[in-house]
Amino acid sequence: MNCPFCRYEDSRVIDSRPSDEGSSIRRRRECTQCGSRFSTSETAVLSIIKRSGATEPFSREKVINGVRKACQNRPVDDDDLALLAMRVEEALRSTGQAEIEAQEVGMAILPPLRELDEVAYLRYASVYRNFSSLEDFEGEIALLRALPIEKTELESKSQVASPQLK
Amino acid sequence: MNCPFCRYEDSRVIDSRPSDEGSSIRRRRECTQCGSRFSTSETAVLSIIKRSGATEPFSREKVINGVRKACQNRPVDDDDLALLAMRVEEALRSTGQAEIEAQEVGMAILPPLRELDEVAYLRYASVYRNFSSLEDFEGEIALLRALPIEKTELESKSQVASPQLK
DNA sequence: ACTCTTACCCCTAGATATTGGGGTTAAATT
DNA sequence: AATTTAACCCCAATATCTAGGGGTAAGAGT
Repeated sequence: MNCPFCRYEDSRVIDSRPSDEGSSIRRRRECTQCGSRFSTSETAVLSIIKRSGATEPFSREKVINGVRKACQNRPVDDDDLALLAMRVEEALRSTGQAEIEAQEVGMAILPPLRELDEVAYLRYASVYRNFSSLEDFEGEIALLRALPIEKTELESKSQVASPQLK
Repeated sequence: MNCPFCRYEDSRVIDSRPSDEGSSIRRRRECTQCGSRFSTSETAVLSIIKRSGATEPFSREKVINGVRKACQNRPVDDDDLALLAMRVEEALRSTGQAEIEAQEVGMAILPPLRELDEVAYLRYASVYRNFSSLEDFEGEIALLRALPIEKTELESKSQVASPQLK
């Protein structure tokens, strides 16, 4: 592992701890050459399987781009989007799957988006779930009214998987 | 390391290779329990925590964009900015922190920017430190006159952390 | 003012990873 | 169509890491 300071190619591990409940390993390393120290994190690769069958690494950027359109003229800034994407990533990782269908990503976006902005949520859901009539909107609105904001689907699974996740 | 499939907490490394020219390590692991395999990647962490709580990887580009505005009409070219961003990254990495507040990035920019161009420095500081009056400028100017250019704060810490840094 | 949490620090023996070699396959590039 | 790249696969020796213990300090939350 390259030293971030002097670029020397060798470093040794000083300390090593599981983190995020074992979903990653955090190491403290020391450069063999210059003696400086730095931290690293080892995490499972998270690949998305597209409908075509092709896989690509999960990208927060792609999540953000997908959601941004639904947020036009809404009080949602880039930080909100970044935070949302982070939550989506956490939810997906917490399923434990190494590879995830693109559709699951769409599903994972819904709960945090609802918390962020219900208007954006409706727009997004209307596209993602193929609303075809006014009634579809009404139905979704009724659902939103009926269910208080709380964990659903993927997110509740993630609660099981990582109870302490806040 | 958790198995992404069955959640079992233990896995062993099957194969391990440096990648990205040594800036990361890719491992192939096998779950001790269910025998499934997955890949992981270990990389040096340098995350920036924004005020919103969102984190994103450190980006030299963002540093450059932030500083470029302050350098309008100043004799500062893209190479200078690239060098500055490199120094900022070094300064931040040399703190040994894995995660750094966005504000710290702003702080880390100040010393090398002063060395580069004091006018740009003043402009940048006036924004970054919220100058609200002419007196604020005068105060800063007085400080600049009083203190010769030399290591301050973060930069001096980095000297301690990585003595051999050339 | 305290508690919780997180990152940092240090130590050691036994368990595990690394890195050299040797390969295959699929996708991207020439 | 040939090449390159990146994952994937296998083996085996010993050098390295891990996980247990024990700490400190800073920051956030109560």
